[in-house]
Amino acid sequence: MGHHCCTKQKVKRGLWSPEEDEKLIKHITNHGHGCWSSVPKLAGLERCGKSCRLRWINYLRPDLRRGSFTEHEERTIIDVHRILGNRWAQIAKHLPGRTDNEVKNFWNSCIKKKLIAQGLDPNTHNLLSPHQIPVLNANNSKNIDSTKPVFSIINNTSSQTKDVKKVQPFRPHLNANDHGMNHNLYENSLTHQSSNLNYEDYNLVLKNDVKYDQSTLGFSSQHLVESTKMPMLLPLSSSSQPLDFGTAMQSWAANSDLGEAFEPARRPEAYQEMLQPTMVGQGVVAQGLDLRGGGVVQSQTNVDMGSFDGCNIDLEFMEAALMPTMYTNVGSLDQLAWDCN
DNA sequence: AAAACATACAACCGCACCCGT
DNA sequence: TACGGGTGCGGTTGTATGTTT
Repeated sequence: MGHHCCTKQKVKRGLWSPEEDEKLIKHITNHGHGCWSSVPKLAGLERCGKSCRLRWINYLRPDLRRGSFTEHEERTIIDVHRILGNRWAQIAKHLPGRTDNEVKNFWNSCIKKKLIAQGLDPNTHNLLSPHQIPVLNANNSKNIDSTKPVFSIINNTSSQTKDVKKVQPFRPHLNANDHGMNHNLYENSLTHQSSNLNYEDYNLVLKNDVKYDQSTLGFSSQHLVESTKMPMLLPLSSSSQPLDFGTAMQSWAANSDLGEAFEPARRPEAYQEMLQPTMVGQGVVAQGLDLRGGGVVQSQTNVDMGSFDGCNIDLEFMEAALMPTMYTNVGSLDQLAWDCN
């Protein structure tokens, strides 16, 4: 069955021969493609217009960049995919000379598997839940103590620790000093306070609860605070409505200049201030630096800490939102969002 | 050496959207 | 407004090639 546009004609399918390629190139070079449905006839091809278009766009176009993807391109794909999902055509626009088909194939054949092997859901870029994690090859697990949970939730009231995640550590393939940041690896346990958070709890979450283990190159929330831009660094909001944590995170991720590393060592006072949220009703006022402007935020975005209850806080989202700082090579997500609209 | 299996990628298919009639 | 042609896009399939057994 051919395409509806060419059912009337006898069309050839399957791989293109060099002769067919030559005919198509010659025709388009001399006359342009015009209306694709008329190309086969004019070019002397027994193909449908759709097939000609695809062949030209994906393979014959002179401005195509052939060859394997560079690490830089790979990072760009991951970055943009995180924001856009499977919008291959949009993603390909960020990679000059690459086609949507090429990007899609590369994703499916390579990147997807890498992310899964790293314990990340390739669709959401979040950590996979235990049942989603494939039986990882034994070779890869020798450095990993699978009996040790990577994540746990501490129930404040009972002080019991409930294991909720057991994932392979995420291992970004970047060099440690990419983008001027110290990209260590996720490996260490992240613990997170859950229900009945009060100010102290929240502070504890930020300051003390999560540990960074240099010896194992652990990557913890504390380190995230220091090396990237914690969701505390929210864009200024004119809204008096408290945002739920997820919304706040999204807002933060969409407005942060992710290409710039935060350096607490240079601004210790501001850094301290960043870690001092105050309560407003049920919300916590996010207070700290406006990294885009480089100044201390005077007004704040309310973060509804109620959404921490039952640990509905999306730690996965938080990590996903932070991830661009590891991979990013787009100037900012703002820019990206504009590019894609 | 050959069969089985895995991988990469080219190509196809169906759907949605746009635009002119 | 409805319809049909053209186009673009994302998912899926098919096939060539490489690797393992």
